[in-house]
Amino acid sequence: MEIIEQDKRKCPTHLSTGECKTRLLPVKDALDILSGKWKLQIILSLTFGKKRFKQIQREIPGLTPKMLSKELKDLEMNELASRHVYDTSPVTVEYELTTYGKTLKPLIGELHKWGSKHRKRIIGRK
Amino acid sequence: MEIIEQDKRKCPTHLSTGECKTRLLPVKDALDILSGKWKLQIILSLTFGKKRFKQIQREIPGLTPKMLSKELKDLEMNELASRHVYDTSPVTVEYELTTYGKTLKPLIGELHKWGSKHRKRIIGRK
DNA sequence: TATATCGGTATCTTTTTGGAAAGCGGTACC
DNA sequence: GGTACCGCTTTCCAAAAAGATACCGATATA
Repeated sequence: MEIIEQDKRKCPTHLSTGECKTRLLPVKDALDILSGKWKLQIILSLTFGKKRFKQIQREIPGLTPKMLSKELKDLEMNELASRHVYDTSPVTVEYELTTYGKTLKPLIGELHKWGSKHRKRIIGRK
Repeated sequence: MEIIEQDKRKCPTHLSTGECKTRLLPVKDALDILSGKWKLQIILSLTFGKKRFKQIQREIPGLTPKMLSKELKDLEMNELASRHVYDTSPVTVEYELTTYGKTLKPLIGELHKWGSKHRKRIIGRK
């Protein structure tokens, strides 16, 4: 999921390498951040404020600690969420969206708009 | 990949079922249409005009007929692309984005905008 | 007759992704 | 001493996505 890895993606031959990089890769970057089984729900959960690890897990049924841990690390690596450890007992760990992470909101909003129309169109057609 | 299947997705408990449906599912619908290894490249290829099957395949190195066939069917099912068969020999089959399919462009544009900034941010930080 | 093209399909294998279960160090509570 | 909670990690496994390869009927070309 690292951005460097993604540079290995091949480009269509009808696009010059440079064109492909600038046209395709950024879109894939954005998609990678949002797609996957849990990412969206975790981000959505964090838009309602700081959350502790177990708290997120409880809010999202079926989410295992392994997956949550992995997704939160992804979010951290991409500077979209931050992790704060408090020296209590038992230890308290809080996650929250960074200011930067909140810039995802309008993007998700656009996906939502398109997706809603699509949903109506496809469901309405049967 | 069918929209009906997606209704089986579970909702976070802190959202009522209705809220979850209207908040989350449409976003997932949009993401499903764009994510995957080849979708974006195929859509991009079609934004340059009608294309024949083999033509698309040649433009996108590594793309097997099985995957191309599957993705084109997906696009058709979602009314994003149309398929035209011409009675020539050998048979000619052309695919093109529908008018509706072209509504994806601004959405992809938004993903591109966010992704470009992200790319600069993450690459620039090393 | 042999070979190639088009638009695929069918079968099998590999890779990627996600899930289930257990466990760990630290603390707290009974 | 036993059990429970927090925030994870580890290991092993199943399901899903994608790749490799071969093949098909119809037609054209050498």
